[in-house]
Amino acid sequence: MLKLTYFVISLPMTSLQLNKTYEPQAVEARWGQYWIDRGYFGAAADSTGQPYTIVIPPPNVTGSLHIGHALNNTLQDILIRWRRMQGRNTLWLPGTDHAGIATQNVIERQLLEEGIPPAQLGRDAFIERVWSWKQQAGNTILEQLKRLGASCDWSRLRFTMDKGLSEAVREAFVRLHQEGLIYRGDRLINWCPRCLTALSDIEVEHEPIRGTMYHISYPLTDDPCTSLIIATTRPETLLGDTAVAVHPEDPRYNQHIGKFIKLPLTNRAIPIVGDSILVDREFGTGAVKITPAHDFNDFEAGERHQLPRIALLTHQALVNPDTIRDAGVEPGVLDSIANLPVTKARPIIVEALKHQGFLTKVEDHQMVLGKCYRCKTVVEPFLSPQWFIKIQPLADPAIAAVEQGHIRIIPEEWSNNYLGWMRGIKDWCISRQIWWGHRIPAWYCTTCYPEAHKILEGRGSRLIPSHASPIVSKTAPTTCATCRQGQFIQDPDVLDTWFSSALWPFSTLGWPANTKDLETYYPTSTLVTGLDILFFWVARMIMIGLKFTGKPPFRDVYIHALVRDAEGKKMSKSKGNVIDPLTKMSQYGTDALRFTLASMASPGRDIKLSEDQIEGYRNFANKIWNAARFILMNADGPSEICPVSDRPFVDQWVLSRLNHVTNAVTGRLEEYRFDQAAGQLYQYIWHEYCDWYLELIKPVLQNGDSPAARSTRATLLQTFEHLQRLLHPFMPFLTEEIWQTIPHQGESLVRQPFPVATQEWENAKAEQTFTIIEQIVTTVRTGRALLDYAPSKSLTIWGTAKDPDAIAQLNESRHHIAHLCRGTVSIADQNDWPTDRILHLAVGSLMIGMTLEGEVDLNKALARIKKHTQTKQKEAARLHGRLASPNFAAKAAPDVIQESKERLDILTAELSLFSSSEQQLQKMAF
RNA sequence: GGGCGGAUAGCUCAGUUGGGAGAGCGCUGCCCUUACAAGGCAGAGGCCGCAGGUUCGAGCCCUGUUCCGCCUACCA
Repeated sequence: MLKLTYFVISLPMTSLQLNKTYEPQAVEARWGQYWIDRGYFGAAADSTGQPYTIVIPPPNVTGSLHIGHALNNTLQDILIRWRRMQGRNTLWLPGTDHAGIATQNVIERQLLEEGIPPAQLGRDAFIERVWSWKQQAGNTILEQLKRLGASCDWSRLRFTMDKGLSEAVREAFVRLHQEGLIYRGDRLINWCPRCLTALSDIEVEHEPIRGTMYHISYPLTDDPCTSLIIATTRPETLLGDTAVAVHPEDPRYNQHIGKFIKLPLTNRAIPIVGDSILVDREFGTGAVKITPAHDFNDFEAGERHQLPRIALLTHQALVNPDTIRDAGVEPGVLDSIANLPVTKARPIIVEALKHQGFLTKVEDHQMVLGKCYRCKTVVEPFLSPQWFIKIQPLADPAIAAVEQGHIRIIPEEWSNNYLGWMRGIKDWCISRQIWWGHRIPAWYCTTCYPEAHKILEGRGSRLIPSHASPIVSKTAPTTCATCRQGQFIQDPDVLDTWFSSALWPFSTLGWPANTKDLETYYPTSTLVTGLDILFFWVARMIMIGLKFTGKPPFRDVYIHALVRDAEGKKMSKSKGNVIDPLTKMSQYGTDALRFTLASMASPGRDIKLSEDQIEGYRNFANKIWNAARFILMNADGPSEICPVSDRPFVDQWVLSRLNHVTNAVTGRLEEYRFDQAAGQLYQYIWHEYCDWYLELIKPVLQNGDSPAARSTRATLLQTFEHLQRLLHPFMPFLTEEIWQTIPHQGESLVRQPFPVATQEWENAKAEQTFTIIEQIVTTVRTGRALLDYAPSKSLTIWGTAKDPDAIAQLNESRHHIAHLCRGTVSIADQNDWPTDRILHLAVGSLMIGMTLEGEVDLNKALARIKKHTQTKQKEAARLHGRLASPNFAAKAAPDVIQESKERLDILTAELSLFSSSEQQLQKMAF
């Protein structure tokens, strides 16, 4: 007994109506707040379902949403909404970053505009000022994220400087210090003379410039007639040279190792050393000056040879008269350059060298210059006491985690990038001489280190000698263990912003406390980020996460492309090439922008965004909108869900295809192929569902309450509801609006189950029959077009086939063909076809003819047919050649051979029909 | 200097293990066919950067090369 389940869907009473044109603003305003008010995005650690966690890459608290954020957060939202619908216990944790130097610069600029030098304001007042600015501007980006539809659990909003996270930072610092992984030392660091702070290696941008190479002669002390010629791009640093290096195996120079040379413009003699690491015999003259206080290589060479360091410049990159006097610089030279900026001192030194006959050659030289990533000022290597993290012990497990697959980087190509960087990693300079940030939890006893008194509040850490050993503690100490006194000054430096960011995946979940949240949601599932912060952030989260939790902070790292402008340049305000996502959202709708970004998120490739594309997807949204209107107009009637096998073939076909798309979308999302998932939806909804299904069922629906109409009405609503769920992660606002309007069960689409494929919807036969309809209809339409035969004019289609199954399929679909072709269909033996005014067309193994009424343009048709014939003949010839080749027969796979044969058969049949059409047309023409 | 990626239709790009060159936008023609003109139907347009190689067969694999982009780097 066949069990039939019948039930009638009734339309709900709804106040919602769909206007003729899709107006996104109204729709977005309605649902964005609705979702939040009802708490649909809230996560609870005790919920059922396998946890799925994403922590947001926290945007700068005072920032504004740019297109990169839009992409980044759209992708995260797609993942989270999808997983939420799948029934996972989802948490998307939102938050903002205090962004040390960036924010400090913003406030400093504001103050300068008001005519207040920041130094005059003082540290505490300055910080207060930043907090009040945060109060005022900090919500901007959060509101913008909400507008984008970001389904974060907004009740869990965190900030890198809030109480809990600040505590986590101090905890992490103290623990690392206890283990000897944080140290303070005199090192050469990248120094920005404008920001007056240290920068980490990756905060320095390199820019190629055309510089000058100066060749300078250094005479030997015991043989002034012999000189070593050294080449340098920074002649002024010669005043701080403490040795000259040559390669120990260089026969030109190695006899001089151990001798001394007289340093030009000074009264100093400096040694010649052999150093195979520093010196490349092939480059320049083969002799290198060593200036340990002003060059990173020289610093290391200085360590190897125990050379003194002479710092020539102040922290503002001015020539320091005190130190160069001590370095024995000739009084005349000294006076001429004292207190000058380094760039002004250089030509004076060059002139002096030239005057005294030391300058032997000047030539152009391509070189790179390091600049501050924030303010673009030329960075100076600067010798000062700073805090560092000893990175090697942290890097090794972080390398292993990726190598062993505990962390998956997607696309995989970036793994090598990551591993390469991690293997060559150097100690991380974490101290910054600014005010805004987490202040380093280290205190100096003013009794033990009277120098500490001299600290200029705020930016004076370089005045505290590196041998001073501070008390590192989560809270201010009360008594000095050495002298029993109780006067302390806290280290004025703050931590690199990325230090707190490195803790983000677990500090936001309550660490160091062992919370239920931490237990449930950590390690997080997926980190979605751009390549630009792979080293800044991702690598450090992995190192620090492994260190403190013993677990990798996330399972997958999905790295998306950078959004660039039409010329492929990085978008930036200064270049004026930004596409503002908020403007586009207002113009085309948030869903259109989201869908555009998802569609373009191909892996490994930068996105060049153009406005036309957004418009195209706006049209897609409008298409769906109008499909919804059509469905609502036609849903108003009796409908019955019956077993798939009992439904009309068009319903079987559309369900079979929907099944396929459902599988495909899910599969593509599993692989993070947002572009392909979006493409599947676009193609199916527009070009199968709307173009074919809705057109095919129009006559069926008009047929009142016939069984076919009832079933189709039910199928229509069923599939369309299914599609809204499938599309929801990509276009949340539009789908919610539509879903709320069509028959549905539940409060919101947000919490509906994500569709899964149904085996019984699979129907190969229906798909095959559809293909026949599609081909015939397209062929007849093409026939109409090439004859300039108006669509309104009627015609008769004649069809036959050798295969009885094909005839049966033709018969089954004749009404659909008649409807879509606007004509009548006759199935008859070819002998019974009329001989006059008939155009023969080929559709695979079917033979089709169309008879027309009235006048037609035959010449055009003849030309077109000739062209088609040529194309087909070419293809047939190629296939024929391939099949005739003995090598092909011997080596190609059997199915490939079979396919080629079948295709050639079809081509041959088509060609014969073409030739018959051509003859017919010629007959008609005369 | 090292590494990575790209070069396919006028534009922006897709092309999964090698077997009939695709999409969107733009363009041309026809059509307001009662969901949609932000639409429908049909169409034009491509030595897949260049040169070799492997293969019965290459947009796809290999080598070389040109141009563009990105990352990285201590060549004084």
